[in-house]
Amino acid sequence: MGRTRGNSEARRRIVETADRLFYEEGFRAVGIDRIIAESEVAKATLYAHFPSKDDLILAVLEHREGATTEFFRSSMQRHARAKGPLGPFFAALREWFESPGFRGCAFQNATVELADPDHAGTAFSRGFKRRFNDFLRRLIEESVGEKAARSAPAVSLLVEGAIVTAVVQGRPDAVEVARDAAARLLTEAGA
Amino acid sequence: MGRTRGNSEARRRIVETADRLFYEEGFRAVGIDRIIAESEVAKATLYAHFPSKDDLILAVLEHREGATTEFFRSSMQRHARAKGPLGPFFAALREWFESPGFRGCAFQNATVELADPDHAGTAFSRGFKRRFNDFLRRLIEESVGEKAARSAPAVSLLVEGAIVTAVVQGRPDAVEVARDAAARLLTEAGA
DNA sequence: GTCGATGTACAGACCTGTCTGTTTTCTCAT
DNA sequence: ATGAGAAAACAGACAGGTCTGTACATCGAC
Repeated sequence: MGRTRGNSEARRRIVETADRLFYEEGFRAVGIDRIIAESEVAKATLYAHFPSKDDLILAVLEHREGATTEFFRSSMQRHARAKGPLGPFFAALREWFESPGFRGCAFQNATVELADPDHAGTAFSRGFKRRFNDFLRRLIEESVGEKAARSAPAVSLLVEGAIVTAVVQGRPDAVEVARDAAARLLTEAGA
Repeated sequence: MGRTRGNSEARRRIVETADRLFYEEGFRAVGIDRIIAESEVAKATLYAHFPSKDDLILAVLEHREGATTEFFRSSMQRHARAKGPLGPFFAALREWFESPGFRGCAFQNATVELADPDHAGTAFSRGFKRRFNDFLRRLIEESVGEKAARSAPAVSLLVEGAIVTAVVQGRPDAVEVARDAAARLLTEAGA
């Protein structure tokens, strides 16, 4: 059944299962035995693909960046007609908050749980946030204007804050607060 | 040497040591043995005060709420002359971000790490955030005005976002972005 | 003597990672 | 096309360590 190591069916199953379990219960709380049981893979197979659990964690984060990008792309397309500055973006954010099992940003969670600035997952998460904020800035430039992009860092803070608030306080409506505040910052005279 | 259980020297040492270790390395990463070693306490003593690790976690969070409140009170007093709306508050926030070993909000971290909505620590963290946001709202009412308090939820998001960004991206200057955006939201015409 | 604290040993579970050996599957030379 | 061998996956035992929580005997202060 096997193909090349970089692209096998078993590898895909391992990463998807680990991604789900890590997100639901945390990186430390989920053990290797649990992952091999639920992905129906032999332990030796897992360790053939990933030399250590830390390597698996990194692979999961890389996989999740792709999934996140794809989710925003498709959800924003679905909500293309949402009104206001960044309407489709905030509609996608809302859809995410309301999705079952929502437990915040996996990259924030990874940084907190790994608690190690030298861990590859921590560095990757920092990079993801940079890329995500760049995406948001470009979105503002294109949909609102060049000048408005000066407020991009503040909008990023609103988005991050909304994610945390949705999780910790259990208030998905934080997305509306963020959306309305972002609109005020972006359309303000001189913005 | 001991006194009553609610107020002993050993209990104080346990909570302070656990608070430090949990914040630095995470709740799951730090074991009971580590805590008893560094607080120089017998294991039976710890379990006499706290029936389980989860009880200790809750006690640590309760202790940390007091410490947090006291930190903001004293730091804002120290920065009483900081300019702008909420000047002292954002100066205190900045002092916190720049303090050695800063690793974000312990209550956010607890929610992420515990990954259990039924855990007492999760519920307590939600309550803390509510109390903190109430404090911020009152601060806005008193220092800016009644009308500005309508923007309090948005300011809360900016603050939460700044905390996360300072940790994940390693950018303590997020506090300035939050401060300036908050000023715009609070002083805007009709705010 | 009572109560808190100590020190240490232990149970039982779980953790990551290694190892052995078998079976399946794909590739390639004939 | 077919047989040989390489590559991958499988099943599971095991080592060595760590975790939480319990138990027990002792000590010291009020």
